[in-house]
Amino acid sequence: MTISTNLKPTESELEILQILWEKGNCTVRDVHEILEKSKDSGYTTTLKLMQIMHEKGLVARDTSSKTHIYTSLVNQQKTEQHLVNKMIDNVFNGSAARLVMQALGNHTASKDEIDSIKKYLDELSK
Amino acid sequence: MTISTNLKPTESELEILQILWEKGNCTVRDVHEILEKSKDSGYTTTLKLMQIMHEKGLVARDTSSKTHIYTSLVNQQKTEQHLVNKMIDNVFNGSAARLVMQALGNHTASKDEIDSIKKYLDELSK
DNA sequence: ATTTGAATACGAAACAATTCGTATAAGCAA
DNA sequence: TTGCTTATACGAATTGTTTCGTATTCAAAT
Repeated sequence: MTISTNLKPTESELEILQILWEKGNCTVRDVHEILEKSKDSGYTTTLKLMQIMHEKGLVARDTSSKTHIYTSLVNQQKTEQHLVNKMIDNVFNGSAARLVMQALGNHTASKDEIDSIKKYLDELSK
Repeated sequence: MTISTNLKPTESELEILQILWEKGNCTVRDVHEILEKSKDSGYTTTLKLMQIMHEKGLVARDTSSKTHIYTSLVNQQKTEQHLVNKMIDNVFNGSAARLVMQALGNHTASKDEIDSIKKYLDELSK
């Protein structure tokens, strides 16, 4: 096992990371119960995924009791940033602005959201 | 072959679509010459990919002469929108605003970019 | 007509991601 | 202790993507 510099989790791995980011410490069953609300794969599938994530160094696990406890080892912020940057490069030819407009154009941000973005932009341009 | 409602092209397919979107009509060689600047796979790989994309209905091709001419069949705007929406849902828990801030936070948009986003937001909030 | 160069077709290997069946171990309750 | 339930381990099947080798076809030049 090598320490992960992997910021490109697979789709399934990302789903699991989301849960770990939100909940903190989880057993495989904890994760699986949330997962199965939105997809229908079996328990051992979730288990296997989390084992692989452990091999890759994406998560830590505490094996001191029979039921293992998993925690994310990768930083949420950094991972998100990496995914966004990749999308800006691959899909929007390097233009963050194009992505932003695309994001706001259809996904109908609320007025509050738009206001908070404006405030954010004012900060940025200082 | 079924008509494509596929808005989730693979990574390689997206690279090719980008080129087709920009250039319009292309031969396999046209596409391959651009691709090989940034990756090193062989000509027949590009050919095969474009053939598969044709089977999937992602591209049209004109086979009336020996050298086939390919064109994108999927809408750039819609594809981008789909990818962005997916990211908003999968990565940012449905918050477009979070994606936007993440996108602007690090990817250092220029002052011009920021201004044009502001203008865009003003339009939106009318 | 023959050769040559550039194109497509096709199958299959290589790789990666996901899924699950089955074996085995651990803890708990009777 | 014996059996039941719930874990993990592990291998392998399945599915999807990318890659390329080789065969074949076509057209233009000789």
